[in-house]
Amino acid sequence: MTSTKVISLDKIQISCQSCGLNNICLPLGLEERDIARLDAIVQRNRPLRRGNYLFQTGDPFKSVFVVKTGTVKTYTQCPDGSEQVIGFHLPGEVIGLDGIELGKYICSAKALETSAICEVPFHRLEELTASIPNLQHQMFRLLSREISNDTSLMTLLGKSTAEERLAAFLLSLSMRLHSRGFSATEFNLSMSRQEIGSYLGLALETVSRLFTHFQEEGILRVNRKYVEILDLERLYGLLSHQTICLEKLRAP
Amino acid sequence: MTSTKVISLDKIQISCQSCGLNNICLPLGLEERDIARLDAIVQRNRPLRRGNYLFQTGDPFKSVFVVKTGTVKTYTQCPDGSEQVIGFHLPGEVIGLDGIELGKYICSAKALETSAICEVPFHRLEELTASIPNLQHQMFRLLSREISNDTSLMTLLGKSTAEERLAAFLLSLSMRLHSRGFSATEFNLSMSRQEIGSYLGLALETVSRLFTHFQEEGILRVNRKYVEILDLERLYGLLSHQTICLEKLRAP
DNA sequence: CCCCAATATTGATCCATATCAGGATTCAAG
DNA sequence: CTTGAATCCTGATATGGATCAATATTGGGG
Repeated sequence: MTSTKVISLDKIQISCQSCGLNNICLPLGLEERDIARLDAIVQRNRPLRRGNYLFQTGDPFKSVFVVKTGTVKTYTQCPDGSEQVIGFHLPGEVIGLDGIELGKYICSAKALETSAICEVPFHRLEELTASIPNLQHQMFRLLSREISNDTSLMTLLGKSTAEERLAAFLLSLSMRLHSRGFSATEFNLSMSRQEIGSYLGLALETVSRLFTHFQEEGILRVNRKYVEILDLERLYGLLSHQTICLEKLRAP
Repeated sequence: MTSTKVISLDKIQISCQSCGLNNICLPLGLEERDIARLDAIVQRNRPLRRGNYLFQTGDPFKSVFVVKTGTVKTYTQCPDGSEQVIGFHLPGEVIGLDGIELGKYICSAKALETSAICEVPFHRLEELTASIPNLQHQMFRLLSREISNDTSLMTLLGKSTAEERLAAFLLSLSMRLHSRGFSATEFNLSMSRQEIGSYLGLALETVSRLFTHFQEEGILRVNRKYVEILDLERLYGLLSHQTICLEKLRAP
């Protein structure tokens, strides 16, 4: 019997220094030396499978999480059983920041597909931010971006038609995917029509009809989860007066 | 001619140490010594009059602002001239945090009535937060609360009926006023029906009708800007399944 | 390979709220 | 006090999207 070296797949981990996301994630703007200090507090647990939770509403707030690969949705559950989707989170995006205030998470986070996650214990992060000005600034920027994004979405939900909402959603996805090295015009949705509808304040039937409609118009080609944007310009055109929204949609 | 000492009203200023808001504002959780350091960087300019701007969309981000007295609305302007109200801000609430990310304000802020404002230059605030852990934590908490609040509003805009929205709005106002020492059941609205509608994603006519309706139901007594809540319980009851919303509404 | 549950599509109907319109009230300026 | 401009209220009508309902498609598990 030969001695074979076994390496668990779970253990193959990428440090912050060599992570492709380090120019949109927490380390943005840090010097090599400081990235190493951040890297030292990051916990890289085994990947989540579709349906696994990162945390649930009410859990004590201990860490913020960064999506490394995959997609995560955050949502709240209404007593009547229905859920309200708060956001869909792509690689490099930070989750759980809304738990800081009350010391417990105010939403649940669940993987929509197999996802690798970096966990950053918050009290240790706070120690670091106090001694690394650039990291503190980056944290403020991330929190601020979160607020700006929410503002955009509120505007969308407050004023826009169903058509505008779905167009904005698709463009936001397109841009975020593109800035992460994926195609801007061709991707698979990891969420259901139901979830898109909940996020956009629409019934799932409306979402489905709009996909059909956009396809008839020649703006999209859609097959279930698969979406190809044929006419980005026209999709933009549907946003009309969404100033903020557009501005924010372009953000990384 | 006697030598009379003239004191400009503008100059009568309250330090953070003696400000009644220091237990909900930035100084929350700080030691006396650190409050003094914070106080030293706060600029107290002359009060704003109704209609005056704190800042406008696109202005370079230099400071965050805290309402000391009065009410401020934040909003974005759509190219078609209409505006989308983002929020109404009461004493102790911090404004401008959404400007950190891009280095410019992404909304405009305008006084709805005569308002005293504390201005806190952000780069100096960042210096302080780096050396005062409690202040850093309070900043994180404030930013986090902002996110939570936006989340609640998104849920409200995404799922709720007009009735629920107005009820939630009134209860939020009621609680925030109460935690600032004002009556929870009797107050003057400093914003128009139009502005309430914009904030809640409703037409101003709908808002007006709902006020009438709530009055007919015996829940409110309304006279223009003046509102008296006669039946807080029933108003709560209208919120049905707004879990988050309720939770957040109770926050200071 | 087949079956079942989940998901998506499509059609028909209904309703909450927007929109349009007219009049009433308030308030500030002269 | 008068006047005009905001602001607000109320009614009538229209409509976008929700809801209800039926069918189609998919994919995973046995």
